[in-house]
Amino acid sequence: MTPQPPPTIPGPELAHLGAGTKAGPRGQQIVELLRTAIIAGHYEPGERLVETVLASELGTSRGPVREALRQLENEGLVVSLPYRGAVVLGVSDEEVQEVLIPIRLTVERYSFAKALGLMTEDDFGELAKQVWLMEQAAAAADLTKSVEADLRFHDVVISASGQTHTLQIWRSIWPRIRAYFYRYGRSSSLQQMAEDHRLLLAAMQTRDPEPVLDLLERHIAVPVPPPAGLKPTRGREG
Amino acid sequence: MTPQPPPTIPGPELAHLGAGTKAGPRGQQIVELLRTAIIAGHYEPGERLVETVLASELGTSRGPVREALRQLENEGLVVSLPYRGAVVLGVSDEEVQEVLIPIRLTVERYSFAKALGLMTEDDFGELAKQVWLMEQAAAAADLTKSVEADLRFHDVVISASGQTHTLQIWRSIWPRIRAYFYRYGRSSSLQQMAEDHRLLLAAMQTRDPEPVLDLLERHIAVPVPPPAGLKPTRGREG
DNA sequence: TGCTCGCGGATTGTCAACCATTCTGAGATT
DNA sequence: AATCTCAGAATGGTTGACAATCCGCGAGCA
Repeated sequence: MTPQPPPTIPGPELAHLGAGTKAGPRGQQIVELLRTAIIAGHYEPGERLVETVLASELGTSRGPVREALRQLENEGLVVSLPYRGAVVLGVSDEEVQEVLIPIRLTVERYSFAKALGLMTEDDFGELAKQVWLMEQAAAAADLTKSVEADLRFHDVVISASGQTHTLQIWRSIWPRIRAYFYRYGRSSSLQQMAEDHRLLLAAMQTRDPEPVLDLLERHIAVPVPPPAGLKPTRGREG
Repeated sequence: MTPQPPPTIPGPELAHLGAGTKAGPRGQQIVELLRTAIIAGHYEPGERLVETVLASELGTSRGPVREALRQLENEGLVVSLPYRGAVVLGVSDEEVQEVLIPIRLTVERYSFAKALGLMTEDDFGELAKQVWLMEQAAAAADLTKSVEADLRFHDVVISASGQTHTLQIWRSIWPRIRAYFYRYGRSSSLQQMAEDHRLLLAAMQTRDPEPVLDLLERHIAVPVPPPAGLKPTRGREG
């Protein structure tokens, strides 16, 4: 009842992240905020996320926070145990290589093949835009923007394929892969990554499946064996 | 404030389903209830699920219903559009064959291989129990119980593998596959299915990967091409 | 007739305060 | 030393209200 000032999103700890978010329901903004924070490593695996704390930090009520945590759980960034709350999750190198990447391959192979016959000039335009952004980001050595454009590129194609479940699965898979690569070294150079996508786009415009799938496969598969010295944390999973 | 009678779960329409559920938080019970209802075809693809309606039908508040709908969304049984609510989703035959089953194969191959070295005698006991239940159910031609035991069997193994993400992904995948097979004919006979698992269990007890993965692959892969006449609904997806 | 505009109803999203349920850990007891 | 008990902390659930958004429908206009 007290005339409250319009609760702005960012709180003490997370203020520096809440910049580009302003679209859609609160809960969704919180998801993006926390997802970014987790992927960027602001939270360590094993760290607890307490609803009431987050709620007050973010200036919202517990409702949206709960929703956000549920979604993060589906993205595998967090696990929540009944009556015990949410804990940040790690990804093992093995699971990424043996499960997540193969799944990504299955999903993207299917989507790209399917999308080839469906994409409009507009879609290609959007892809070109993302490639351009990627090149800009690469030139500026801006990792975050590179990854952002990369994400959008694939999201456009998979969306265009019009396969509901495939899209849903992809969206639940990629955050873990991102988190993994953020934590344990990068794959190839940003320049290489932009180049990959430029070639991919060019191939797609011919609408010929074979070269597209070929490029795709090489783009995704085992971006690089994990840095030999750095053993990803195992056992912090549960 | 008014001394309310303990709100029992089932409402008018769904009363006949709320039998075996009594464990855990309300929201979880609702998930199981709705999941069963959707898989069993009590809701048609395209049908809307309205929070307030469900809440009053189930004798709870909107909170748990929202949570349940979120989880069903992660299981791909429902899609929810902002400010528009949740609608029941269908699965296309193609997506099952080209995406969901390959993913299931990836997940289970990895899990079974991993679990072989980790399973205790107790775990094997649990598997044997499920096989037994499956045989009983097959003899009684009880589809529901067969599927239930099948599910548990795989869940035990994948849980035993101790791979968090793999388990999470599996749990988000199987409901769609189940829904698909419930809607468009069954694969093989219940007897065959029980037999498959008996052989699988026997092979696992030797702890030799090769025959296990071999059996597994044949058990999962393309349980049967979809019944020729019945074309699964496409386009009711979004 | 065909179009746009805007309104109202329906439904989700959020808030707030409260109680219930459950887990955990620290002492106290045996 | 092992077990029991209890208080604190956190999540799960409830209620009632309000805000934000989408949709369809009808009025007004060309």
